[in-house]
Amino acid sequence: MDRTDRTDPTDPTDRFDPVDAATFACYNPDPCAKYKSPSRGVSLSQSSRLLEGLNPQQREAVCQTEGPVLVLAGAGSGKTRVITRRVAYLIARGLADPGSILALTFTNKAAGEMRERIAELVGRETASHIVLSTFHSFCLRVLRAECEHIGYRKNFTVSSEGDTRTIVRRMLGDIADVKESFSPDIVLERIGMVKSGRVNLDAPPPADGNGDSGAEVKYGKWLPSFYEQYQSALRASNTMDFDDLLVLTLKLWRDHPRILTKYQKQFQYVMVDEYQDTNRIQYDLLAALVGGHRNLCVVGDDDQSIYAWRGAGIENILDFEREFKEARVVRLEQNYRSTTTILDAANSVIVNNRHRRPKKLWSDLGKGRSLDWIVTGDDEHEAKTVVNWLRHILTKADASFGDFALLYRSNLQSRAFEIAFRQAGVPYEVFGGQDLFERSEVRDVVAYLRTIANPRDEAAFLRVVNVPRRGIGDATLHEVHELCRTESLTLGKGLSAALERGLVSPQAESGIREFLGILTEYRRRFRDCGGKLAETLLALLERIGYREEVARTSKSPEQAELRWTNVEAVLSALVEYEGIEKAPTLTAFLDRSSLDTSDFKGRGRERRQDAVSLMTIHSAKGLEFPFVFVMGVEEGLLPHDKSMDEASIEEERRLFYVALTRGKRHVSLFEALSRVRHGRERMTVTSRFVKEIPERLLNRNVLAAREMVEAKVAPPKPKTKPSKSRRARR
DNA sequence: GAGTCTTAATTTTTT
DNA sequence: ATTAAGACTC
Repeated sequence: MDRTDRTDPTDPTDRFDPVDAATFACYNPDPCAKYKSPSRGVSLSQSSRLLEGLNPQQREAVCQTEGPVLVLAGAGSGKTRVITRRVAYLIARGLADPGSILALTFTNKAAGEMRERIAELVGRETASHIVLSTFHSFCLRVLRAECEHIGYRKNFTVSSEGDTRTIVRRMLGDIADVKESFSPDIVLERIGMVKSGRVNLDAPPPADGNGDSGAEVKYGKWLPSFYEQYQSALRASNTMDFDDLLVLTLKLWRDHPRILTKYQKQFQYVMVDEYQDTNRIQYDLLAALVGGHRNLCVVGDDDQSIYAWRGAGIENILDFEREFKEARVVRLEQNYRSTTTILDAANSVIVNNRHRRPKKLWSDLGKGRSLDWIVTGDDEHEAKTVVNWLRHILTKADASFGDFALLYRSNLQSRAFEIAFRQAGVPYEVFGGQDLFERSEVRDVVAYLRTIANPRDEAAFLRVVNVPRRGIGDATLHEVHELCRTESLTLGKGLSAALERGLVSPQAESGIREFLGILTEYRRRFRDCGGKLAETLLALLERIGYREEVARTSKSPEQAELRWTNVEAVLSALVEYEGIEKAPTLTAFLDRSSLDTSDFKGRGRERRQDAVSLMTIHSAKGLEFPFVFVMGVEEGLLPHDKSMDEASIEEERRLFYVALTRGKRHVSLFEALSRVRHGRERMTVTSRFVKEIPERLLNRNVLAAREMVEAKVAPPKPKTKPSKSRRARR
C-alpha cells in the first residue's frame, strides 16, 4: 500500500469537532492560589494558621503527629502541601526540634523543592536544620561517619552504574573454566534484586514455568557465587554501589545496635515521600529507625507505583497496617489539578487493577472537554497530526507551547516528533536521554578524581590507567592484577612492583612510570591544595593532555568541542561546590556528584522558555500540564510487549493512569494504525487501556484514510502462514 | 594493542 | 533502522 493512501488528503484538523473554546477555558488555572500561606515565620501561637486552606483529610494528616500514619495521596491531591505543613506544624507546636525531623524523598529535586517550601513556612534558618534528603544521601551520610565499623575505610568511593558494569564484566571474564556465557547486565540485575530484598540468596525462588527457564536456572545457580565475588571486589576496592549505601547502612545498624540507638534518638519524627517507591531494604531501614517511637508518616499512592521493575515494593504501601498495626490511614481523594472528565477516565482505567487500595479521585474543577482519541495512519502521519492538533488547540484555547506535553512509553518514540516539530518550527524540549554523567569524557575525569581520592578504587584506576594511551594494555594489567591478588596490593602498588621486578614489557614501562608519577604528584597536590580543587583538576587535565585526547577520539571538531564542554561542566560544578562549602574536600565533591547529577544537567544547554515538553511517562511523574498528549496507545507499546504478564500489566495500567492524571485541562490519545518497529512495519491493535475508558468520555477522531481503517478491520492474509505457535522468542 | 567487522538486541531509569 | 558489544584481524 502506498504511503499516500494512508493519510487523508484534506487537512486533518478539518475533521475534528471544533474545539469549544469555552470548555477549554472553563478551568480555574490555579485553584490552590487562595491557599497560599504567609511567607513569614510561624510562631507557636500561629500553628493553627498552618491548617488554613486544608481540607479535612489533609488537616487530619497534618495533625496526627504521633505514631504511624499512612497518607494515601492520590494524584494531584496536595501531597507536598501536607508534608510541608506537617513538618512546620511539628516545629510550631514545639513537638520537635528541626534537627530531630527526618524527611526522606527519592530525588534530590524533590528534596530541594520541599526544603524550599518548608522554608516559606518556618523560615530559611529553621528549615536548614531539618534533615531532608534522599534515602541514598542520608545513608551515605551515616556511612561516612560510621563505615569503619563495618570494615570500610573513610575514603571509600561510590561506584557509578558504569563502573559496576565494568567490574562485573571483568569478573565474568575471569571465570574462564565456565562454558556458559553470562550477560553482565542480567547478572547486575540479579545482584540488584538481592540487594533490594526481592530475591533471597539462600533460597532462590523456583523458576516460573514460562519461557526461558533454562536461563533462569543458569543465573540462579551462579548468583550466589557471583554475588559473593562482586561484593568482595567492591570491598577490596573500598567502594560501594548505590544499593550498598542502603544495604550496608542496614547492616551497620543491625550489627551495632548502639549506633542504631544513636540515630533513633536523634530522629524523633520520620516522614517519607513517594512511599510507593520504597523497596524492602528501605522499609527495613525505616522500621529499624523508628523502632522506639514509631513516629513514621509515609505518603504515597499505590496507583502511581511505576518503578516495581526497579525494586519498588508496592506491598510496602498495601501492607502498611500489617506491619504497623496501630497505623492511622488518611485518604486524600480530592484532586486540585484535573477536570472531572480526566479523573473519571483515569478512575475507570485504574479500577481494573486488582492489587490496589480502592480510591476515587474527584475534583470541583468542572467537566471540561472529553478526551480526544485520534487515530492516524502511520508514524509519519501521527507526527504531522500532532503538530496540527497542537496548533489547533493553541489558537482555540488561549494556550502557549509550554502548556503541552507529549508523553510516550519509550524514548525511541521521541525522534519522529522532534523532526516534525523542528520542521514546523514548534519549540520543544526533550527530557531524559543520556545522563551527562554517563558520557565517556565525564566518566574519565571523574575516574581520575576517584583514583586520587581512593587508591583502592579498581574500576576507576583501570578506566584511566591507559587514558590517554600510554601503552598499558590488557596483557600488562592481567599480569599486574594477578600480582595484586597474590600479594594483596593496590593496583598502583602492584604496578610499581611489577615494574621493579621487570615483569612488564619494555614498551609499557615508560607509560607506567608516567602514570604512577602523575598519581603520586596529584594525590599530593589535591591533599595540599587548600580547597582549590578546580584549579588542581585543571592542572591535572593539562598535565595529561586530556583536551588533545578528547580531540583525538572525537569524530569531528564540533564533537570535540561539545565533549570538552562536558568536561568543563565538571570543572564548573567543582567551582560551584567550592563556593558553597566551607572546607571543600575531593571526597565530599565526589559524594555529591555521584548521588546528584543535577549539578551537571541543564548546564551547557539552556532550557527553552516556552516549549512543548517531550518525555516518557515515567519522567512525567509528579509533573502536570494543561494539555497532555499520550502517544502510541497501542498494544505492544502501552502496554509494552515486554510487560504482558499479569503483574506487569497492572504496572503498565498504572503508567497509563499516571499519564492521564498529568493533564489539567485536556488529554488527547494518539494511535497509529500501522507502525514501524524494529525496522519492520506492522498493523497495530488499540491499547486495551483505551477500551477501559467509557465511551461517553471519548471523542474518537479517525484521520487515517478509509482504506487503512478497512484494512485494519479485516487484516489481509499474511504471506507466510501463521505457524501454529508464532510465540515471540523471548 | 588498536581498529574494523559482524552479530544480536531492541522499556521504563528517582540514586 | 539503529546501535552497541564482542570477535576478529592487522
